[in-house]
Amino acid sequence: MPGRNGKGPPWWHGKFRGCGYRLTIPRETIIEVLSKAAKHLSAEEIYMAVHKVYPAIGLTTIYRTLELLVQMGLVFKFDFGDRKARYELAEGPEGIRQHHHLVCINCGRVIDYTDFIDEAKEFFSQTMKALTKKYNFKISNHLIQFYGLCDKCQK
Amino acid sequence: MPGRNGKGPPWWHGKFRGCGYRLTIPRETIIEVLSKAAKHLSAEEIYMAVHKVYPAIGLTTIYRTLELLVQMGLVFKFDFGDRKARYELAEGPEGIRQHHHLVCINCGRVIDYTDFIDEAKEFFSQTMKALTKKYNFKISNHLIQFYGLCDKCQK
DNA sequence: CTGGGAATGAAAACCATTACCATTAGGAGA
DNA sequence: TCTCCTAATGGTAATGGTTTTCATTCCCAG
Repeated sequence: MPGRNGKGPPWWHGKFRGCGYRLTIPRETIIEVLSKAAKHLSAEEIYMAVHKVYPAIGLTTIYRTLELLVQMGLVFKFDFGDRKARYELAEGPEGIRQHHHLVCINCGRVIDYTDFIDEAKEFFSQTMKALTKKYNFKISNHLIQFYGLCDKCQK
Repeated sequence: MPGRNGKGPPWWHGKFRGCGYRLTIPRETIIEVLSKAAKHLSAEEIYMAVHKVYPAIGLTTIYRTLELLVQMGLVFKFDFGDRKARYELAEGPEGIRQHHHLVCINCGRVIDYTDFIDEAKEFFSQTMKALTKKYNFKISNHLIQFYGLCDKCQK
């Protein structure tokens, strides 16, 4: 399987080609950075990380590429309420990852939460089907966030 | 029951008093506007609506009051990805309303969705309990949004 | 190898939201 | 009812993440 360990073209090349997009160093580097970062990054953070490897990068390109990736469904864009968007790779070669967050309304800390009990998952998917049918709405993605007080902020 | 049909002080007065906040015309008017608007409004829209009734209102006060109301849990703040926040009254005299949205990623249309099948609701609440326990996170609110293509944008 | 259009980057523009600060007014106590 | 203190207000300027503009670069099909 190509792209899993540095041999062969990365797995996303096909997607780019398929959409008629060019493969460029900036784009490759941005995806690289996102795939290495375990968590959601701001545009600024991505810019700085890419800049270390490719100093010629411009912030504009970061935004443009991220928008493109979001459009393609390769990246998820989040808003945690601090006026700057966060980005996170949506999938790896193994497919889409669920992505839910607990956001502390006091300190802004964000806890990633990926496990859902199976029954909940099941009923959730039923709900999505019902919505799709009732509103004739083709769901491609969803967002779940819980707000409250984290461990440290409860006291 | 006071506040349901123009007789007696509105139901939210108690909440304000309890928190030590003053009751002012701007605040009353803003809540009034929110309660009349069936759907989520932007700060600008709220400003214009309030302005019709109370021309002296300033945009600053709109933002400050909305922040206060969100803090108090009376209002929910949403982000649909168009760079401006939307606000929606969280509850009436009858209590908290569930609030979920279907957001069209093409035209930006937002469909309100308030019904959840009971089983899903049940498992969802179980999930919240599990999260609360696992991360010692005191959940006070949650957000669910579905993204996809609406009726008209599928074609 | 080469031409043409996609992609890029620097700088300026955008614009929703916040900060600042002098002025106003709610409402508890007299 | 009247007063005073302080919370609340509103106009204006500032903020800062994101987008636009435009001249330049460079990917890649032919």
